[in-house]
Amino acid sequence: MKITIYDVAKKAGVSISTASKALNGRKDVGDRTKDGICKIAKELNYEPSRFARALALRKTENVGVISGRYYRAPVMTNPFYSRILEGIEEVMAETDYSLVTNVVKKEQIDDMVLPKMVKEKSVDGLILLGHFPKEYAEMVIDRGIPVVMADNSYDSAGADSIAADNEGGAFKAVNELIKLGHKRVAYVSRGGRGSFQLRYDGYKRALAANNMELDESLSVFCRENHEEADDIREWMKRMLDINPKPDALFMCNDVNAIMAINVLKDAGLSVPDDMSVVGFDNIELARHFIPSIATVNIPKEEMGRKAMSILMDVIGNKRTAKEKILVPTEFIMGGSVRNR
Amino acid sequence: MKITIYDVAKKAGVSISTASKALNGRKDVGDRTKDGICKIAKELNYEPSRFARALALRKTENVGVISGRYYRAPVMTNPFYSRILEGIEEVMAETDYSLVTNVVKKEQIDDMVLPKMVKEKSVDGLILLGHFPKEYAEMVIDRGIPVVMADNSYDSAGADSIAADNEGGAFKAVNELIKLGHKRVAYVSRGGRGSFQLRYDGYKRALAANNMELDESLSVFCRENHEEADDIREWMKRMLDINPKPDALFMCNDVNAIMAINVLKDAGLSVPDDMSVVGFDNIELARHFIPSIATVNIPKEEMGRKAMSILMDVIGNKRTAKEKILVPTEFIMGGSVRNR
DNA sequence: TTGAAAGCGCTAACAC
DNA sequence: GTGTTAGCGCTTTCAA
Repeated sequence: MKITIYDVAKKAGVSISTASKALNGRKDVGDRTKDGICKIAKELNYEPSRFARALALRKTENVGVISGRYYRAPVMTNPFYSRILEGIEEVMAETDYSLVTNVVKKEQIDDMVLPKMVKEKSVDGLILLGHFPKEYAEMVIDRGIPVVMADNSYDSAGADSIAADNEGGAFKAVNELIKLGHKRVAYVSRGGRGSFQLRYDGYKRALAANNMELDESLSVFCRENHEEADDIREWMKRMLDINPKPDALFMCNDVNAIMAINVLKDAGLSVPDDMSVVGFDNIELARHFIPSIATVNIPKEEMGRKAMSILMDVIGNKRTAKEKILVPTEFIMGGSVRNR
Repeated sequence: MKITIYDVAKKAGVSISTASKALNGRKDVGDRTKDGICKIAKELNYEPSRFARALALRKTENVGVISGRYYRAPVMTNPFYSRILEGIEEVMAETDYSLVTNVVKKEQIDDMVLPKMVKEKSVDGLILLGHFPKEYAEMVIDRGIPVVMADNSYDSAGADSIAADNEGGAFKAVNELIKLGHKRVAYVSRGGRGSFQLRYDGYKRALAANNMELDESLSVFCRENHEEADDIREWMKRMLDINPKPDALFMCNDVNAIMAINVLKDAGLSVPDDMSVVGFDNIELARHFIPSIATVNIPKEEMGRKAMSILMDVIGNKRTAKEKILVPTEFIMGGSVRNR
C-alpha cells in the first residue's frame, strides 16, 4: 500500500496535523520537529496524494490544454502547435502543476459539449490552444475557470489571449524584399482566412508603404483543399505566364514555399537568381532545405511560455484586467532570397 | 459552489448512498428511484468530483504519457511522436480516462528522478513514448504501475511494447527498387543508431535476397549533428563522384530524402530520371513535395491506438503475459522512383 | 430496496 | 509548538 501522512506521523511520533504542517513548510512548527518529520518522510519515500490534497484544498494543481480536431488530425499534431505546447510545458515544469490535455472533436464543438475536465472542474486553469468558434470558447470561459487563449483569432472579455503578429511579420518580410530591390512581389496563399489573411494585410501595407501599387494579378489565393501540391503547381504555372513575371514570391507559409521552389526548379527557373521566395513560420525544414528558406519566425515556444505564465498569474490572482498580447515576429534571411 | 452528490440526494429526497448507487448504475436500487435521481442529476448538471472518486475508489482514471527531452526539443514536438500521441488520444477519447502528459528532461533521466505522476501514483497506467535508457524505463516499470512502451528500442520483462518494423520496411523498399530494375542502390543515413541501423539491416537483407553484393562505398553514414543540410550535401557530392553512380538512393528518412533531391537537382540531375530516391516515415510533406517522395509508411496513429488499447487491457487485468508487438510497415510508391 | 456510518488521505480551524 | 477534530465528495460495507 502507498504510504500516507499517517505513516510519517506515526514514525516521527507526532500527530498528522503537525506532520502536515511540517511537510508544507508552515511556520508554526518547531524546527527540530520539522526536520525530523521531513527526514522520515524522505526515508519513507512519502509522496502526498494529489487527490486527497485536491479534495481538501479545493484546488487541483492541474492545468488543462484544450485543442480541437477539426478534420482528421488534431491541432496538437501540427508542428506549430506542438511547439507552443512545448513552451507551455516548459514553464509548467517549474511549477507543481500537471498538464492534462484534451482534444475536442468537431462534432463535440458543434454540439457544444464541454470537455470532461471543465465539466468536472478538475483543472485550476485552461489554455485554449488554436482556433475555436467564438461561442464555444465563450461557453468554456463562462464556466469560471481561468482561461488563456493561444493563437486564437478573436477577442474575448473573459480571457487573456496571445497571438503572433502575422500582419507585422508579413510587412517586415515584404518590406525587406522591396528594400532588396524586388519590383514585383507576389503573394500566394492557400485559402485566405485567419492568419493567412493577416499576412496578406501586411503584404499590402508593405507595398503601400513603399508607394507600390497592388497588382491584383499578383495576389493568388489557391483553393483551400487537401491536395495542396496540385493546386500550387497549377497556380504557379499561371504565375509564370504573367508578363512581366514576378521577381519575388511571398508564400503564405514555409511548406508552400518549399513546394513553390520545386515548381520553379522544374520549370527551369533558379531560386533565388530568377525569383526570390519567402515563406512564413520558420519550420524546422526551412533551415535545412537547399536553398534555406527566407521566412518569418514565429516564436512558438515563447507564445506557449507566455500563455502559461499569464495563466499562472491569473490563477494566483496576480492579474485582473484581460489583455490581448501580440508576440512580435521577425524576418529571417535565407538563401532563397537575393539582392537585386 | 460546485454541486455535489448531496445536492442531488437532497433534491431527490434520498440518501447520498442511494444517490451514489443510482448514479453508478448499481442493481440494488429501485427503478423509479434510480430514474428520478438520474433525472435530477441531469437537471442540476451534476458532475462527480474526480478527486473524491479517486480517493474513494483508489483508482485515478488518469493515464500518463511520459516522453523525454534529450536536447532542446521534447520528443512530443516531433511530428512522428505527436502522431502516435494522436492515436493514444483517439482511443482514450472513448474511455473515461484523462490524459496527463509529462516530459522528462535529460538531467532528470541522468539523475534517475521519477516523473511526479509516477511518484505520487496519480495515474492508473503509463505509456513510455519514445526511447528511454533501459535503467530509467525499468525504474518506472518497477513502481508497479502498468506500463506500455511505444517505439522503444529494447525489451523488458515488465512491460508490453510496441514498435514499427523498420527492418522489414527497409527490406520492402529496397527490394522494390531492385525489382524496378535498379542495379546500384545506395543507403544514406544520418548516423547509424536505433531505427536507422535497423533500416540498414533491411537494406542489406534485400540486397542479399536478390543476390546483390553489398558495395561498401554505397553505404554512407553522415555525422549525426544538427547541421544536417551541409553534411548531406557534402556526402551527396561525394556520391556523385562514384563511378558508376548509384541509380537509386535509399535515404534514412523523408526529410533527408527531400534534401537529397534538392542536392541532386542543383547538380543538374533529374529525380527520378537520373536517380530514384526513397525516404522513410511517410511524413506529411512527402506527399505534397514535387516529385512526391516514395517512402515507407509507419502507421503512427495505429501504434498509438494499439499502445493505448493494450494499456487498457493491462489495467483491466485482461492481459497478463508481456509481449513485444511489431507493427508492419509498407512501401509507398511515389514520383521520386522510376521503373528502369 | 434504502440509509447510516466509516473511511479514502489530506488540510485547517481551533483548542491546548 | 502541537494535537484534536471536522470536513473535502464520494463509495461501500452493513443494518434496517
